[in-house]
Amino acid sequence: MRAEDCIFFQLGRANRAGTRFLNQRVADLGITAVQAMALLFLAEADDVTSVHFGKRLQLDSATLTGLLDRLTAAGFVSRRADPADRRAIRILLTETGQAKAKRIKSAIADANREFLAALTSEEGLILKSLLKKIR
Amino acid sequence: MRAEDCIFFQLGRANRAGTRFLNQRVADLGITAVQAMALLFLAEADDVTSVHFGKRLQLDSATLTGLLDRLTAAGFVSRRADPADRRAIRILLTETGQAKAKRIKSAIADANREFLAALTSEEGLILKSLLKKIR
DNA sequence: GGGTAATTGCTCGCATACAAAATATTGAGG
DNA sequence: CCTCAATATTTTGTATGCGAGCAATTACCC
Repeated sequence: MRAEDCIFFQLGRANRAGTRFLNQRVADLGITAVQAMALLFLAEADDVTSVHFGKRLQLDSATLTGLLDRLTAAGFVSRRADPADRRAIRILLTETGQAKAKRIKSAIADANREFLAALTSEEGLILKSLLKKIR
Repeated sequence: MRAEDCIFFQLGRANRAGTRFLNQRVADLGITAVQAMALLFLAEADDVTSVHFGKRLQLDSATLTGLLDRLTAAGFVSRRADPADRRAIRILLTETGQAKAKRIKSAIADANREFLAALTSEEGLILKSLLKKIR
């Protein structure tokens, strides 16, 4: 089997290309691609537990700690104690974060369109459904 | 646009799932998923310049330095001076690396098959061709 | 030939990403 | 009430991944 035909290599290469692309598009907003995705999630579902957040983003809890640290330091997010479970934290967008999320939303929508410009809209849907199957 | 429908998120999630899967499969060989891919490449095309290697793997030169450091320290790879260009280095598999590459080859082939088990073989080909289009 | 631009590989700094261990808290069973 | 396994988060250590900047070398142009 040739390395170029390996699904792991192809996924990695496509993901790096996508991350580079999105990073450029949100750089002027002062955030990274991963941070943009995280804020997009929070714009949809605010005040979630860290566990829920991690499951949705499919990120390790250790990775999440660092990500939340950076988003908190930037003033976009705040950690709040969960009144029902003192082990847990709840994650909220600050006002700054909410304003930023709006601009991120349109930036991501634009980036999506342009990144998939090489595909027909039908191919784009097929790609997304296949990616969903193997996650 | 919902975050789950964002191509960047889907690529990242699928890539993380693939990396986790392959990491588990090659852990008993004492290497990581990325290192396995790198050795698979070298098993096909040995004695290449660092630039050529990086272009094939689609990796930054800074990333490559660290990767080669670890593979060299593990005894799988050696750096050699290029006689024609004193700026360049050539990368070679050691004997240990060649033996390891054989076992990696079959491990990766197995992992490929199993990771794509949720798809039909036709769907697998479609996925690979679409991923190639957007890289 | 000489000067300048481009290339190569490196280091540094930062941001993911995860395994394993540490810490704190919860909840179920005795 | 007490114990203990399970859960939630953080810490620690290692491995990618890239941008920026560097020194050495090479290529190119006049």
